[in-house]
Amino acid sequence: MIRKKILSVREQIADELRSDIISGVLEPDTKLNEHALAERFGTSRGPIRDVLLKLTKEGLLVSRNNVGSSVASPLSSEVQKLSISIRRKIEEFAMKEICGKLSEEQIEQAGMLIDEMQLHFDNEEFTELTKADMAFHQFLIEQAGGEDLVNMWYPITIKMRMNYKRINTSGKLVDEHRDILNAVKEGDAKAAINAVRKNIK
Amino acid sequence: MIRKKILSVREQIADELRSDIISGVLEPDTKLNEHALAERFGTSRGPIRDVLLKLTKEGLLVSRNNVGSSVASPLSSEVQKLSISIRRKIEEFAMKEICGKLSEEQIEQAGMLIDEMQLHFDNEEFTELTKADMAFHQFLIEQAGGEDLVNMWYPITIKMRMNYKRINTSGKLVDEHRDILNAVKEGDAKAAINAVRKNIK
DNA sequence: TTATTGTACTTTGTTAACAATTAAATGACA
DNA sequence: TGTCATTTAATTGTTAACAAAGTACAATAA
Repeated sequence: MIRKKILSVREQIADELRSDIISGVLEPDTKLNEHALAERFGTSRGPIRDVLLKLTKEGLLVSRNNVGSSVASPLSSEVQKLSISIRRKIEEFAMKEICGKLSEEQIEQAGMLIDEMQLHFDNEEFTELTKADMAFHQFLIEQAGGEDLVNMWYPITIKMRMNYKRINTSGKLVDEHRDILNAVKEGDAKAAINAVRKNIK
Repeated sequence: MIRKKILSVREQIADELRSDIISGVLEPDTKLNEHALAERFGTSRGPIRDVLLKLTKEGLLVSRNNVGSSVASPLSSEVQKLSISIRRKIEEFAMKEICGKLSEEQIEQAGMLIDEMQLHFDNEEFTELTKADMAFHQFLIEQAGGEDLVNMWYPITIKMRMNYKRINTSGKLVDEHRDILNAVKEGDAKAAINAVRKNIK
């Protein structure tokens, strides 16, 4: 049985702010006021501060002591290129680790995440599509290297997303992910690595 | 004029806890009690929670909702190897960026960080030595790619340190860093990359 | 006009009390 | 004795008031 993960209040707030930043609703350099956010989400400032700290560590915000947090700028093209090559390295590593080693249930679960992508793509819900995209990759990475590998992969990947403002909405996107999962299922490491390389750009 | 950076209370607490974890004073799986930490550092639980959240994002702690934070385990040898190769990639990138492009003052500042390493090495203060080592690398990386590159580099590097329990105390260590800085100063990118490769292991 | 100092105001940092959740201890029952 | 339900204690999560720092602006002097 697969059930949706229960999210704490703080995780939900973080999710929503992340989406706002990635989607561009909140532009770079926008100042985030703790009191205003607390009112928006119906909490006190405590949980808000936790979220701001988290997002700062993820590179989505920039914080200065006694001044506050504001939305970070996208990566420079040089650092972006480096990020892509690092993300590829991590995901290729993951492919080598899990190829042919996932249980039926794990394959099925990954498949459902792709179905979710398909749904959001059809409905043109691009913010949700991005989240589902990342959820698929994160799932495989977690199977390969556990929490440590996810911790390494996540901030790099989420920050990269700031540079993709509503591009990458090609119809091939979902298929690319099916290719990855198929290769993993068949245990074809070479094909899996190739599929991942093609997907990450 | 170069002056020591002023640290907020929270940064100082984070520094001390980091050292305890890296040095092994706090062993993996040790549960950290917020109230106890607040008493130890003479603050309330608020700032402590901020620090725990930070260290969790750095991968040094593991947190569970409504349960608390405990010291994380070192990386598996596979993920550790991957981390090394990623760290090299980042630092080699940094060398290409800054080679021959640093001002006299920047070179001098980096040199002072090496002197600090030498001092701590001579006094056999290995925790401080590790901090100075990281400070040197971080300085160069910041010059090369700014805050974004540091954000990418830092959690990977600090987590790797959990696997080096008082090894790497060879006398060559300080010299290796002088080699790096010299190559950067001379603008010899190839030599700089080589020196960095030799140092990161 | 320009720079500087002082003041009012806004925002972040910290604290301590309270609420909610989890882990541990107790006791009933088979 | 061992298991399960219930109660108790300990710990984390949240809140709101207070303290401290920074910002903006106006008054003053050069």
